[in-house]
Amino acid sequence: MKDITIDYALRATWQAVAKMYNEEAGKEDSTMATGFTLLSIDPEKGSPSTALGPKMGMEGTSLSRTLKSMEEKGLIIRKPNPKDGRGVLICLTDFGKEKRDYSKEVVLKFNETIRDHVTDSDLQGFYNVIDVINEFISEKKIYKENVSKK
Amino acid sequence: MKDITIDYALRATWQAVAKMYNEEAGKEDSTMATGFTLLSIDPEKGSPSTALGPKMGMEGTSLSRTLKSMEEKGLIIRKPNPKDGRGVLICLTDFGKEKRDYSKEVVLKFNETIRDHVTDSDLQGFYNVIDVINEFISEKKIYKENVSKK
DNA sequence: ATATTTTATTATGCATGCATAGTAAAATAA
DNA sequence: TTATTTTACTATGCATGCATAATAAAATAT
Repeated sequence: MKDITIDYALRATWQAVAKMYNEEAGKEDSTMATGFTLLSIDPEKGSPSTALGPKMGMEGTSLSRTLKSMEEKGLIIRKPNPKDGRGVLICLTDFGKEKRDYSKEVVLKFNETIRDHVTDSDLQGFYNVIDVINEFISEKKIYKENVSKK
Repeated sequence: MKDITIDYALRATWQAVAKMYNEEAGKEDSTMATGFTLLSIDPEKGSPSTALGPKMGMEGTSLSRTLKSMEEKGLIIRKPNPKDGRGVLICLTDFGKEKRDYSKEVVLKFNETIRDHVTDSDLQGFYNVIDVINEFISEKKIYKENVSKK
């Protein structure tokens, strides 16, 4: 399928995966972002919300909104972080722990299935291209930052 | 970077590209979706809107909203499609043609740059993995459709 | 110790994706 | 021809991403 551009391939494929994830989450009356968040929280000790964003690739502002709806659904509770008065500690409720298992299964299964159906060489190629794209964008950003600080 | 999952790699990378495209479009007081749409319209004869969605991987409902804002900005005009009373023909205005060139440059440059910085083998691996992902999702869908029709 | 800067979080608004529902016209069936 | 189904939009609402702005607390500078 080299007849489609790299950006189109990325976009269309991520959208298809996101749609699938949302459908799976929907069966549990949940959403994709909620599922990712459930997976990122330490089910034992809870997690400071600052740890979650980077783990999931989610900005603080998006995370904040997701956490709000998760709290309203009774999946998590926010506790004050004793180590930092600004921060909060996100803890799973029993209900949250239950839902966590399903999300985990869906995500693991997807990733395992794909890995099982591609060669190591193809997978390496995939990650190499991903790396080049991210480097290209980072370099652009650095360039822009320097220019703006001129 | 094989320490990240396939879904994460896809998501984070597409988001980075989308952000970059939006920043570039923003310089021209435009947006990513507007840029893609400009590129998909035949600058000479115009395009029936039914042709645009599939070309861009955009659903009709999303396209409809994008076209509305593009019309308000004076980038396109909707003409009735003489061949189909239900449909519309999307035509670029002179202003739209102007903006189209910039979008084209950004998208071409991105794709060319990435291609120039990866090996053919890596690129093939990338597309192979993309194909496997899309097949997996399509098969799931077919399975589900059959099940729901049981 | 006080003033300034950085960090953590929340609130909002816009862009865009999907889902659903409604409308009008074309295509098809009877 | 008339009735039914399909197709091409359009309107809306929710989910989620980014940007910006506001607030409070921590960290740093003086």
